[in-house]
Amino acid sequence: MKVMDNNKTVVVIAGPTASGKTEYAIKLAQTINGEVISADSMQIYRHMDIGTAKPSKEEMKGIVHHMIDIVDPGENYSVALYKNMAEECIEDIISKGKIPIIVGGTGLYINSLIYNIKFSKTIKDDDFRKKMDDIAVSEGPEVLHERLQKVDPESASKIHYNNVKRVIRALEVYEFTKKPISQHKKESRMEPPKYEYLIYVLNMDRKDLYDRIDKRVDKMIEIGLVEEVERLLDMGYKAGSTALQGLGYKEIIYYLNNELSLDEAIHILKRDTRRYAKRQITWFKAINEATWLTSEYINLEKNIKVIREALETSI
RNA sequence: GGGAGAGUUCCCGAGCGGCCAAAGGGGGCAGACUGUAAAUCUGUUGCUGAUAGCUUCGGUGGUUCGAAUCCACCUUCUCCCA
Repeated sequence: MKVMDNNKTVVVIAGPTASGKTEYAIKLAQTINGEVISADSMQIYRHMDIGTAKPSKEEMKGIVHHMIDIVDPGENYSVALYKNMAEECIEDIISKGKIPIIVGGTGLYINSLIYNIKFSKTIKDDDFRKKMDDIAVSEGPEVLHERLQKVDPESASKIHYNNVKRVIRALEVYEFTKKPISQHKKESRMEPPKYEYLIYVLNMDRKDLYDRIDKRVDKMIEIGLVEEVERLLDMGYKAGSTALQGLGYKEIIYYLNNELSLDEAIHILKRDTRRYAKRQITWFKAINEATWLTSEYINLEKNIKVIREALETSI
């Protein structure tokens, strides 16, 4: 992860949901003169505050936050877009002599930065996807997978046939670029990282984390998650959109549609959030360069010291 | 006090003589991930020196070549009549 330019250090604070990243990052930013760049696939959406646990103005304590509230819930967004926009933020912050702090739980977004993934121009074609999806439904997912096997055996061997979304995307890339997605993937990782990323993963006892998740969900309901979802629906945003598939949104929509009682919706939301946290942890484990800060946020001061020291030796 | 039914692996729950270490779901654990990613998908979940062996289906004893499944008694629980 080392690069020649010593003035390009970027701190990354990753971690599962409810691990205390937000508060942590703000404290850190205050002590090292930094600005926060969110790496959260849901906080990018406007009007989705409670369910995404977005920090409020007061909580930000004057620290500048980027990549939050940048698109409307109906808009399409993607990692590629994120990567480019976040990198502009990094440049901007560094040029001001401050330190960028990437904070978030979306592993895919974080990877795009720390591995400097260059997304090639590919196409998203809803008609093609629809057509493929119809095949999956009528003829079975194996049929699609066999198609992929023919054009891109490498990807086919890695993607399970039940993972229809991925199979379709791989087929789509091949269809419109005539190059296997596995090939694009290789080409996307040719360049070394642009900055020196100091990567930290916040974590705690699984039990404690799950406990915090449960409490946080209860809090969200208490401060008006249901109303927030109603408002989004009133604004015309549709249930199937990416934004409203987010945790806390889809479950409440089930409730609002009378498909679940509120208690059931809350129960499922907690469960799925736990599962999500688990997936996030799995993702971060794969980042070899990461340092894990496993203490509770009570030890925040101590952990910040760790990062400060790392920063001092890197600059 | 009389009658009916039920006790299954962490939980719920199926099984009703062999194909049962026992369906399914929950929960747990582990993993994959390049333009929908808070999404999508996969594996695993009695024990062990593990293509085999060992101990499980309230308890004890019995029937049978063979039982979670049948019988007897005991025990706990639920419901109905009192």
